[in-house]
Amino acid sequence: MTTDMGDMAKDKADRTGEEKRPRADAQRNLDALVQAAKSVFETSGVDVPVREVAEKAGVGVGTLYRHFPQRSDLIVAVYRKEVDACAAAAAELATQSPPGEAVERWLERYLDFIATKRGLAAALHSGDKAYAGLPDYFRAHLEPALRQLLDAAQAAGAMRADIDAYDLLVAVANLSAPGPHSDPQHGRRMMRLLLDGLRYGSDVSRPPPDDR
Amino acid sequence: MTTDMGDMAKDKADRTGEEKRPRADAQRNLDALVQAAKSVFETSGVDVPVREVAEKAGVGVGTLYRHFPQRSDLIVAVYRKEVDACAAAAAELATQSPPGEAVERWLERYLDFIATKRGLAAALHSGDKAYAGLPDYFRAHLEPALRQLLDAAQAAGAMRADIDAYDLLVAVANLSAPGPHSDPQHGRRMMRLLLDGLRYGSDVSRPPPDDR
DNA sequence: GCACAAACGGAACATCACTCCGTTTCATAT
DNA sequence: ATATGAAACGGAGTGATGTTCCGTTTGTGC
Repeated sequence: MTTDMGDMAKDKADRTGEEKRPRADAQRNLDALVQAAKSVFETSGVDVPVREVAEKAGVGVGTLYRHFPQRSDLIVAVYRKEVDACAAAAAELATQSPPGEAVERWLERYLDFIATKRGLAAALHSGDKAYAGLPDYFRAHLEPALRQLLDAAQAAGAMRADIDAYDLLVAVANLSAPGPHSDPQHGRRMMRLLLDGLRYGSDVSRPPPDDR
Repeated sequence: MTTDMGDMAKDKADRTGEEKRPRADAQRNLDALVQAAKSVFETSGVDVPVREVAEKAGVGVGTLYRHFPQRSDLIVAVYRKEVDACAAAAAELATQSPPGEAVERWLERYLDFIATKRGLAAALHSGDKAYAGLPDYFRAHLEPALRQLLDAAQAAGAMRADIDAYDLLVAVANLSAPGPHSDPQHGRRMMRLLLDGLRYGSDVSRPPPDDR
């Protein structure tokens, strides 16, 4: 790519150590499968028959299994794609909102991600080895995304400086876990509470009292 | 029906509105199934084939389905039985340990329960209607159990008085949720931390700093 | 003992994850 | 343009698992 070629026409991405460019149809089908899986998982849960995913993507099950040898591979692919999207949203928000607001908006976005991933989270903690790498992926992508926003907010004086990005991610994820009550707004309220405590004006030596 | 009948020998539990006593073999098989399910779920997860449960219980699958028409019914039965056992442990601990210690011991017991129920928790939050009643069952049985211990501890001056039993249950359950790190001792450490803050002598206005 | 309702067990059926392989399509050299 | 081989495709087939059905066995009350 971009490198001239004449004779390097077949060189593709060899130099970079990447795999050869996949065939166009293969790439198209792979994208269609992930897209279809995301859509179907959202409406019918991750336990939906793979045939439905294949059908929605307009491919045969053989093709599906070629790209995703295990059902879990498909789930992982969708999860990673959504993590990527969530992380990417941070960069965009950083250019659209003032620093302090960007953090809050992104956390709402992140909360939505967590909420819709409840079904995946179930699979995730099922002990299946296939998902062992996801937590690292989660952290590797989302922590820098949030840190970037936090840094900007802190530099702008809009937010306390003693906040660890990863702690905040975990805290929000845990807070949004619906305990034995089923209020869908609970997570949001808890997070707002947390945010109130993070704003610069508040007493940094003491977490906000809970509102019980 | 159920009306008199010579002697009351067969009256059994009619008076209380309960169903007739089931046949002895039916009761035995039902117990065996729950016992087998508990055992098999612990070693192989809740997605284990029902045949295995039936086999371990020494009954046919037909019998299993007679007692538990849905797979979820079996899961629910195991869950409720364990909630009962956990709640019952409170009464026993209350007689065996001094009040303050009883609370701590019971919370450890409760934490074990939560930890082993991770697989169930996954199913629980899967949106399946079959589990809708479990949270209420959870609260109805465990909150009084803990409250009893807390009351005793507070009366003995061993613990702060401003603790809501249900909040504590939920907090411990959430704390023990393994975030994207997989340290099995994490939950216990977090709970210990929480307990330190609950003891009477500590500074009630500020939770203990986390030990990261 | 006897009768019969209740419970049992496992073969049979339905569904789904996953495999296999003959057919089709793409990318490249000529 | 066309030929050619590697790669990808699709869907019938296979095995495993959930669920039902029904002939057989067993417990209970007389």
